[in-house]
Amino acid sequence: MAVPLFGEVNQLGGVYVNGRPLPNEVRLQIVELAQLGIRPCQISRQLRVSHGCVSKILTRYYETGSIFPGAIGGSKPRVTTPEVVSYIRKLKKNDPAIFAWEIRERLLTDGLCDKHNIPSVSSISRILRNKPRPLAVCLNRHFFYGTSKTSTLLHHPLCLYPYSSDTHYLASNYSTLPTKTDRSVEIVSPHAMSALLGPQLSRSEHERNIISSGQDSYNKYMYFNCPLPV
DNA sequence: GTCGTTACGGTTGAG
DNA sequence: AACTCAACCGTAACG
Repeated sequence: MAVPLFGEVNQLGGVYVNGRPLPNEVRLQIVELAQLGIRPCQISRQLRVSHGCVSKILTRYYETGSIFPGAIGGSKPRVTTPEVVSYIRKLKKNDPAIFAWEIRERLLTDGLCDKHNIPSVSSISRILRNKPRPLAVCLNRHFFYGTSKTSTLLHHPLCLYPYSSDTHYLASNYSTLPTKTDRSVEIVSPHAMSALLGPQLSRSEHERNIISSGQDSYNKYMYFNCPLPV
């Protein structure tokens, strides 16, 4: 079982880090014990996790099917979704003289946005000013550096996330599908992801390509050597 | 004794 | 580059 390298001790003698999610291993244990029919109060005592926390994790699991914590930090979901951004660029390409406020009106009349999610004129201007970013950069690269900045990134076994601009990819030891509520991850369709990454490797192929492994205070990671897609 | 709920002090990260 | 602030965290305590 993963033991945090730092933290405080709760009334039950368990170690926790204030403000940070419990380790994924502990979250998984809570769910597994519950599935064996162990009562939440006993899980709480056995794993030395407060019953409020056990209750919350199990409730979340029953509602969403995920053992993972929610996305911490960041801002509200962007109104400038990839679809909206590409539409803005398309309008500008077709009519280079078009004004940002005209684009804004087109987004409404063409049905891409409504009054609740329409980007501001300044947002549209910024989009037109900025270069298009490669998809990979939108993914949360902080995952690799922080001591515990892991909670906002979810993983799918078939998805390897490009790391910076070098040739390394990473897969975590726990996997789940990214959800629409996970604001730190660009939602990518399987088709788009395979187009981005090229052919997926099998698990054993990945294992042969492990170049290093690491861990922070909670989780273990494995770094894979894969060719970058072009 | 059990467990749902919430105030609290804390961390995080996109904008 | 530093800052903001709304999202989330687990604990402790209440009922």
